Amino acid sequence: MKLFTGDFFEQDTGAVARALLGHYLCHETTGGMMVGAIVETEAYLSVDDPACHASRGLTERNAAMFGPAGRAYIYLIYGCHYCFNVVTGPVGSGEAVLVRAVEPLEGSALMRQRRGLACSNRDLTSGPGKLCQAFGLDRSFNGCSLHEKPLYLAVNNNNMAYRPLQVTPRIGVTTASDRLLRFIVKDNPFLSRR
DNA sequence: GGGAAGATGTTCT
DNA sequence: GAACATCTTCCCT
Repeated sequence: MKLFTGDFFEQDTGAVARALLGHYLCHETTGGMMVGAIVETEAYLSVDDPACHASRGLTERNAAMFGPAGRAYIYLIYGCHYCFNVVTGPVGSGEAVLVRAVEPLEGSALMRQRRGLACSNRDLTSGPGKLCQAFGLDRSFNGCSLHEKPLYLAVNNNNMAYRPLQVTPRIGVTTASDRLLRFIVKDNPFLSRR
């Protein structure tokens, strides 16, 4: 499996969010391997984007966003759910791509066990909080590299199977909600929303 | 199948 | 003390 290199994530954040669709998120744990195909992302920009955590400057919480591209930014939202982001752009830019949903390809039994629910495959990873729980991601992965095991992003040579794409406003944000920064695989059944 | 509301804790004002 | 890049349960149809 071929991994993405550093320069890929240093591109424009919107371009990275779009380009990641159809590629793989992989996590090798002691319990087993988990792989999902990315079907939904959102871009969070540094300028003119009040919805981005980095828009109010560097804090202890968002420090990972200001670090090198290709690392994870993971935080707790609503007191009970984690969100997984990929840091993008040049160092210090404070931009990232939120991975909102993946299609489970390998390790779905393990994902269901981590979720602790008798849910369908569609409910395993169809949302940022669900996906983090299924993949076993928490704040201990904040700032860790996505270029190496156990957590990494890998190239799907057949990613064009995940087409066509569609662009929509972002979900759940209360500011800048008119900006088209959500990228999805059109009509994929594993999206967080239609 | 769909809408409403509560849970929950960290961060920032 | 309010806001928050959400999920689940409960009740309705």
